[in-house]
Parts: sequence; structure tokens; C-alpha cells
Amino acid sequence: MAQQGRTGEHEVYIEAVLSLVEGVPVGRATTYGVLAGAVGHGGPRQVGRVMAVYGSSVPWWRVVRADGSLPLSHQCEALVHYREEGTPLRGRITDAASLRVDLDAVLWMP
DNA sequence: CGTGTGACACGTA
DNA sequence: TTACGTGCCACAC
Repeated sequence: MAQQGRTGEHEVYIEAVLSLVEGVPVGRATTYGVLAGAVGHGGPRQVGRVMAVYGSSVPWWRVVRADGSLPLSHQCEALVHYREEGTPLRGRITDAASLRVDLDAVLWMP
């Protein structure tokens, strides 16, 4: 449709990241670096920033750090989703500091 | 226009 | 495994 006349690369980048996150299947997960490489521009930090601002509209919990650890202030919320989706975790639930997603089993790539 | 900060990544100890 | 330093890019002040 004839709208969005301004193809701002900034918005294109945001939509690209969000689109990829929405494409992550249930029970799986990916990393900021993978998404950054998928869009072919910027870096993992830029992806993280997009998630921090616009991530509220996408399954952000399926995006974790390269080592499988969770976002600093959202691991508790992510934990709830992981339990519902049956996402395999490593470490001990009693210690969120060492809690990580088993990327070796659920890593998803676009 | 320099400095600090961040939902990051990687190497090394 | 954790801790520290460095590189990266964008944004707030």
C-alpha cells in the first residue's frame, strides 16, 4: 500500500530485528550476535538496544546472550516463559546467576 | 564534540 | 565457572 514513504534505514533495521525474533519457533532461542549477523548490519549491541525499546511486542525471551545467559533484568520473566515452552535450561533454578539456556540444543538460526 | 552507559561478544587468566 | 579488559555501535548529557 502506498504508505511508509520514508524508507528510513533506522526503521528498516528495527523491523528486520523484530521480524527475525518473531520468527523464532516456540521452545527455541537465538542470540543477539546471530540476529545482528542476519540483518547484516550493526552489532549485537544495536540489536539489544532495539529489543530494549521495541522488544515489548516480540518474544524477547527467545533472545539470549552468546553464552546462553539471560537479559540482566528480565531473566525472571523469561524463566516463566521457558517453563511454559519447555525450553531446556542449564544450571540451577535456585541460582539465577548461573542459569542459562541450553543453546547447544535450542539455538535457532535464520 | 567528548564522556559515560548499555536487554553484547570475545580473549585471557 | 567467574572476573577483567577491549572492541563494537548508538544514544543521552
